[in-house]
Amino acid sequence: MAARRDGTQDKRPQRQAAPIPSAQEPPLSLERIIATAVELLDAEGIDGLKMRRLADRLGSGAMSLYWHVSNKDEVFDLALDSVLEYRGSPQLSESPDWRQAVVHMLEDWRASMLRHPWSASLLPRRALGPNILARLELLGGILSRAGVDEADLNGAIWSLWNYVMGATITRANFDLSDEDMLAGQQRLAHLSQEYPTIERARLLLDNDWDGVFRKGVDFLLDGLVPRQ
Amino acid sequence: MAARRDGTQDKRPQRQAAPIPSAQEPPLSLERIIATAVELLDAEGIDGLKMRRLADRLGSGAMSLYWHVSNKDEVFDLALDSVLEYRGSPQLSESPDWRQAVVHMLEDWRASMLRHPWSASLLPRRALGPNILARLELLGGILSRAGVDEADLNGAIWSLWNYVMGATITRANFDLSDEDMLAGQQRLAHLSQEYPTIERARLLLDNDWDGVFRKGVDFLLDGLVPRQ
DNA sequence: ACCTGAACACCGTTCAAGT
DNA sequence: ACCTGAACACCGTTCAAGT
Repeated sequence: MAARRDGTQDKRPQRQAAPIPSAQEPPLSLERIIATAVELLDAEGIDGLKMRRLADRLGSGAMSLYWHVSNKDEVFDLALDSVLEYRGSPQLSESPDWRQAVVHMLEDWRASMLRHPWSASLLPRRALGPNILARLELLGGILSRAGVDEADLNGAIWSLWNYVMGATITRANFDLSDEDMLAGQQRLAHLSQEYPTIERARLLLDNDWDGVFRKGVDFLLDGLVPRQ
Repeated sequence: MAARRDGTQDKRPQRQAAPIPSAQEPPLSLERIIATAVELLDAEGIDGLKMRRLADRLGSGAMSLYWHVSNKDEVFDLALDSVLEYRGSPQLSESPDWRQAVVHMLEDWRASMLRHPWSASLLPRRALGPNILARLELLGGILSRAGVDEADLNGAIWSLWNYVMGATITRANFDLSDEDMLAGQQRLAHLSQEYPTIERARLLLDNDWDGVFRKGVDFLLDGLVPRQ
């Protein structure tokens, strides 16, 4: 069973010195810390975020961070929420085409997480921040106006959440390790008498991720709010 | 934004000595190592698995593990796959009621992961082991016999995968931190003018996880294999 | 108010040795 | 073939101190 890099893109021992030795660094601030944390996470993955490394990028001492932030978990929480903001036009969200409004928000949500692949795996294990709560609120409002009963609203929201999260977490992780998928498929080929169906379908290789995502959302919406 | 225990149940500095000072330990073996790793993961969560701690439980020196296993990632891979075995009756899988067969496998899969809450978060980021591949093979076979086109088979499998994984990862993590959910809901209550819909629906508190899971699977299956 | 270096209590893993 | 302790190169974070 091949080890897999879980989210860490492997730049090897790329130990960089002070990032911009030229200009004077602006003073530390929560905003700079979070923005730089997102950059670092994008570049090095979830295991690449180290307090010392983050401080390096900011041109400060490692311990300076702890004045602005109480611990590393808080850096994660803030970086995560910062990436989940939704700038959707209110017109769209209130348009009579509720289905389009839902799909737009969900696809944007997924796209935001795929731009920052560490975020998807993180989201389910952290407390829900304001930006993701705003998305759920928006979703609840649209579904409610679309006719979903009060009693079914939680279930509807969570169904869609489940699908979005599963699709995005999977996609984000497979994405980072094509060579692993290839290895997996080759291992499968060796064992094609054991796994004939998925080997034939090349399950681990051929996949229209975007299309599958969209179809699944449609199926769920069909079930949650039957078309008349 | 409250920090959350991401999978680590907090037994504080509970530094235990040799586990059973009485009897002689059986010799180290890969099976014992994996079984004990699963126990440790169940008890302490994903961050609780330390090579030294695992060796403690096994009554061996920390470095002895490295003769049986090449590194910690391999322990994760093996523990993960060991938990995903499916013992489903072949009669069921080949029964004409394909829908029941699918639902049974998926519910069993989810239940297995919920019995070991660390496993769900781990599965999408590791290479796929033989037991999970066997489940996907079974799923592919059933759907194929149920009439799903060859061209749609990958999409069907991944849709269901997405839903199962999203539902289980979410459930497993929320499960571990009821107090966080309560805190979240109370924070929501404070901001109920900002999130009126989900606050009213008590999104973070009232939820029939099992029912939502089952309904979502049904909706997806309805879409993937329309009932005639 | 904001930043810092030294130090502590951990980790995973290498290595050179033991039996 | 199997196991071990010492040691290395890291981590997050505490603390006592600087400006």
